[in-house]
Amino acid sequence: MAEQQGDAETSGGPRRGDRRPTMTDVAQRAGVSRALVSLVFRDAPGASDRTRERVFQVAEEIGYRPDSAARMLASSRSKVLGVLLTVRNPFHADMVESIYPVAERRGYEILLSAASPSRDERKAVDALLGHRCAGLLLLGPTLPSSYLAELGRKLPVVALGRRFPGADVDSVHTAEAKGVREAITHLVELGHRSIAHIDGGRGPGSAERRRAYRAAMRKHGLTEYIRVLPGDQTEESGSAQAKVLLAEGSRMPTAVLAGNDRCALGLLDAVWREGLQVPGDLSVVGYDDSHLAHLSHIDLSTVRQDPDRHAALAVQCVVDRLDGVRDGAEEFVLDPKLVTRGTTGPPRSSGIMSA
Amino acid sequence: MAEQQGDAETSGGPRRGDRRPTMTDVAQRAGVSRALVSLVFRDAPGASDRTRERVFQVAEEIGYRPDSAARMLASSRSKVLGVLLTVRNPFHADMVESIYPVAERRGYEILLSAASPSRDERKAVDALLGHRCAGLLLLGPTLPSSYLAELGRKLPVVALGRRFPGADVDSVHTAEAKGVREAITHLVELGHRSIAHIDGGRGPGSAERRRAYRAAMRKHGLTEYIRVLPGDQTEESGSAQAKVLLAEGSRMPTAVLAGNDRCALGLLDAVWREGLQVPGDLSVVGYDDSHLAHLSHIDLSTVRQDPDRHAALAVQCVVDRLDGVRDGAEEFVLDPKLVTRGTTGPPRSSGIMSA
DNA sequence: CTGAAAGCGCTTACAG
DNA sequence: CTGAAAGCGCTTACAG
Repeated sequence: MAEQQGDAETSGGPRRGDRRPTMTDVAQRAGVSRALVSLVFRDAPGASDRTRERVFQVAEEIGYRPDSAARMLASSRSKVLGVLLTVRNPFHADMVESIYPVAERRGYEILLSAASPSRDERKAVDALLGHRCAGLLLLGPTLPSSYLAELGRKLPVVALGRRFPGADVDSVHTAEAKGVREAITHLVELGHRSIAHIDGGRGPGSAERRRAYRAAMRKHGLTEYIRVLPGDQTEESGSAQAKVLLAEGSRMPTAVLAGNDRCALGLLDAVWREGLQVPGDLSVVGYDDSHLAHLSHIDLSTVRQDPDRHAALAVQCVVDRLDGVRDGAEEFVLDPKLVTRGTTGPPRSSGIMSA
Repeated sequence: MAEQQGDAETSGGPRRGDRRPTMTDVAQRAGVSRALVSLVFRDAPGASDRTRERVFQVAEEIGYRPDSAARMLASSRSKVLGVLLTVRNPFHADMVESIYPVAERRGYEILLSAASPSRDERKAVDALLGHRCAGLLLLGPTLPSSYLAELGRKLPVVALGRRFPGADVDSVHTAEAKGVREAITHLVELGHRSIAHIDGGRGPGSAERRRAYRAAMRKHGLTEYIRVLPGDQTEESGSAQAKVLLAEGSRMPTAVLAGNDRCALGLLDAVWREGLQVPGDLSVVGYDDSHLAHLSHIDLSTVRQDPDRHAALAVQCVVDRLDGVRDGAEEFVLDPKLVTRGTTGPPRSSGIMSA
């Protein structure tokens, strides 16, 4: 994966301003046929190791790089996977980082298309389709499932972080209920009883987390403490709810399960800023374990959704579909894992003392 | 920009599983020639408004979308701009959001390629080149300038947020010195004298900001207070330096100019967490004004680099080059703007009282 | 391994 | 506006 980052000097290099070299140039210079060069670059059998090496060497010399456009056009199968992401979502960033190496190992290129407040997901998907993606990885899509179903009929599609029971598309997500259950149990064992949940609204996994929160609270006999605060998986909703909670003084919950890490971060910032101690005055649990949660100064207890495993499964998922290995839609459910860090501890008011 | 997000029902739609419709399909069904369809989709003159409409309508009906690969291959000019970004950088996210609409208005598509710890910038650029991008927008690249120069010889390249004096490529960045000067002046006017700077290391703009910090401090007669702490434009470096500063107790600076917003956020979190008041105990200024700085609970005073203007200039820059309007490399310097929010105020120890 | 050929879905220029 | 044709840089199958 690591590339030569340092060597500034490039030996000669391609002639300036010229047309970019084609397969024909490589073939001529290497003294082989075009078909052979094609074969070498597709990593297909039929060339000796010596020849293979020479072809690569010549290609390097003249700066040849296969033209994706021509490749796509010529081959019925496009070896390109499209990824839809929300550009501001740190967990999506983690996912993208994980997807690249996996896809490469499977011989696929990745095309990224970002959704944002001013560019909706449909538009982002359209761009991907225009570029002939063979399959689509949708990160936490909020698209209507009828649209997804329609997409799924055109090409292999896998949704990450969200299930689409109706639409016949694959999905990879974690067992939300399990993650939430572990988080609540962890807090209860620390001595918390008043545990609130900031809801993720229409965000991926939110409905499941909300349900699981209620169920877990009931299971622990804490029905009377059930409290779901509105939110939407953004920092803003975390800080907004912090204001609500802070205004309650001593009646404030002693712990909060946030809808995701972003929400937890907003909550933490607002709470820290008011001079409260975490976890002394308030314990906070996130969801995702995005790279921000690891940061030493955040040190967020959270439910880990492993991006590497998500990526590996999702890529395999669409590749298998493309290879015709599998047919019906499948749901891959990954085990989440509670990661306890510095934002959870016994409540100050409890009999349990921290070590 | 806003699309139909709600309407789930799609009227009939393309036949399931079939090959995707081509220009020929549209031409047949609309009863016109292929050439005419091509012309309509390229928005070229030569078709009546009525025909234009019918073509679009038929295209919509059968779900036709021009094939980018074929388009690129056929036309010498590929209407695609490649964007290199670092996927974890929130300011890059802002930039990407701004780039999409501008590019679209100019008739260009955007291809995103992400660099990350495990995928270096060269690799990300290579992917872009393989997809035949007509021009490249590099967000805060840390590539060696010799490599950039080489790239610049192959296609129009513009670097955002960083100058490359040696390499003959365009750049768009802010007048770092001016931004830093304004920030320091603001702090001095509030009564601060001991103002430290957390350096951005090799990051874009860092060298300029460091120099400007030193100059501004000298200008205000605060030479003895000059203090540059090592860093690298990440949250981690902000929180790491917070630890260093917090250990100094009363000898701690009263204000810090962070290398960028991410660094400022790390610093803020660490400082809040220790129960210190911002700005009472410490004033903090960031750099970038990324979307995170706006968040109500962060409310960071920072030097704004307008992403919309960066995007507009950068896109125009490469488009002009592609159109042959301009030739030599140019440097576009934007005016930064200090945005004072809640993280700056008079130091507690000063005679000046806050209102 | 070579060599010749067809084709992917467009753009482009041209005669009508 | 139409219609026929060449070409973009590859892949793919085939005879040798």
